[in-house]
This record gives sequence, structure tokens and C-alpha cells, in this order.
Amino acid sequence: MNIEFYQGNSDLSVNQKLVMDLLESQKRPLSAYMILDELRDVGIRAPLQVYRALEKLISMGKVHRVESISAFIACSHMSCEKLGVTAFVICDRCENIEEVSDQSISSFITDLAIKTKMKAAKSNIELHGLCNTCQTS
Amino acid sequence: MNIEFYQGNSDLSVNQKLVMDLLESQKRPLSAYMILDELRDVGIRAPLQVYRALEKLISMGKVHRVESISAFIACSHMSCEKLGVTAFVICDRCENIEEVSDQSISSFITDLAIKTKMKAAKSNIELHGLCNTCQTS
DNA sequence: GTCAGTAATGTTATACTATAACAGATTTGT
DNA sequence: ACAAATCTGTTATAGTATAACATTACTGAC
Repeated sequence: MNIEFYQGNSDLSVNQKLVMDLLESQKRPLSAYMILDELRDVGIRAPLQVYRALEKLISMGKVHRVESISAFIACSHMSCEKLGVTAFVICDRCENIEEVSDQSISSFITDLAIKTKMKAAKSNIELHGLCNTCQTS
Repeated sequence: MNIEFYQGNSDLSVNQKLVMDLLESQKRPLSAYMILDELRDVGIRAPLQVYRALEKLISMGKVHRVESISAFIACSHMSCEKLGVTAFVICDRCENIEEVSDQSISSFITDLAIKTKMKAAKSNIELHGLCNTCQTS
């Protein structure tokens, strides 16, 4: 872990911390309404409380939205706050999801932005299919 | 009603052709309900009629779903039915959208699949930002 | 300290996106 | 022609997200 860049969860509001802790405790993506249901006991009552927390966490790079399944997952890399470019690899059978963040992905997006003359703000790369385990069973 | 008249040379059903023609006439992505509203006059009445047509058109590679904006756009390349790998570059200001489909994109996805030991079924790559025009105005 | 201004949070209501379940119509193989 | 399978239409409902406003909490000047 890169201490210099890592931020703990102490600067988060109560709701943000509740959502963040839940997403970190699960390794899988959760929908906003799954989060809502899980957090009803601890004071979250309305969708907007969840969506506002998610919005902030996403802007901080701590949470990603997986667009193709409308779900949210804790960033598995401490460095995402800096890099901001990741890819998700999703098994459609076992629903396991892997977050990939390396140089080849960053430079692919950089190249695409240059090629299309874009000032890149946000990217998402999602690959669906069968994972290694599910291909052979 | 004489169905054959509407089908012409195409292998599409009436509803599929209506949706396809609309998406081709617009160059921008449309939401399912925008499509529904546009096609009410010609007999489309329910969301499912639109969604079923879209599902088929997507499976044929003629239409893409742009995940991050929950919208649908006609494929701008005849080759997508074969390649199946494209990227969307979306300007968040003018909402112009460009579909990119070249060898570098295909091989990026291929490499990602190999690296993660996935049997790839579907991918989506979406880059948001400001287009060349909007950066300078 | 207090009080106005600002920001954050809570709440209700509603808009937008998508599919389940069943009914009716059409096509197809025999 | 007729049953089985498929396609299409319709109603109802599930799932995702935000607008609008009320309330509370924080901040800084005085």
C-alpha cells in the first residue's frame, strides 16, 4: 500500500462511511437498492441517501460504478484515486468480478483519447464472458 | 395486413425495422422511451415492443447499447456484425458520440481476455470527456 | 456566544429504465 | 388442417435514479 496517497475512511460522512464499509466488506458489486436494504437497520431510509454517498465515493475514486450491471463496487486498488483508469472483467455465470488496473489499460485509454482528440474525463471498460473456472465446468 | 409489404428485402420484423430505421435516421443515441415516443404514431405502443426489437437488433450487431447513458445507437460500421468490438467516445457537452472500431481496440480486448483467462462474450468501452470542438469554446 | 449564510442531510414524490406474466396471433412441421 | 412452437401485444410491476423542498449541522464574522 502506498501510504503517501492512501486516504482512510475517516474523512467520510456517516452515510458515506456506512456505504463504503458495506462495499468493502463484500467483494462483489451491489445495486443501490441492495445497499439501501442492507443499511436500513443503521439509519439509511431513502435511495437518495445512498446515491449521494455513492456519488461522493465515486468522485473520490473509492467506488466504481459498473455500468453494464448498474451496480457499485469498492475499488480494489489503493491507487485508483490517482490512476482513475480501470477495467472490469465480469463472469456472467458465477458473477465474479475482477478489477484490472495496469499500464496497458491506462495507455489504451490515453491513446484512444489522443486518436479521437478528446479531453478524457472518465472511462469505463467492461468485459463480460466466462471466467477460467466456469469455462471448464 | 400484408406483412410482406413492410418487410421488403429485409430479414427484420416490422417492429425491428421501425426501430432500426429510426436509429439510422438519427446519428445520436436514443433511449428506449424516446424510441417509443417517436414510434407511437406508427403502431408501437408498449416498452416491450421496443425492448424486444432492440434486443434482436443488438444480437445482430446492428445496434449498440451505450451502457453509461442507457441509450441505443445504430452501428456506424457494417463490420460490427463480425468484429463485435467497438468503443464509444462521448462528448459530455455537445453529446456527440463517435463509434471507433479498429484493430487496436480488438486486440486490446483480446489481450485483456487472455490476461484474465476469460472467454470473452461481450465488451464495452466508453470514453467520456470533451470533444475537440468543445475544448476550445 | 450568537446569528446569518452556507453546506450537508432527510424526506416525499416522481421520473426513467426494464422485465414478468399472460393473452392472442402467426408460423411450421406433419 | 391441426397441434406445437414461436412471435407479438398488453397489462402490470419491478428496478434504477433524481427533482424539489424541508430540516439540520457547520462555519465564520461580529
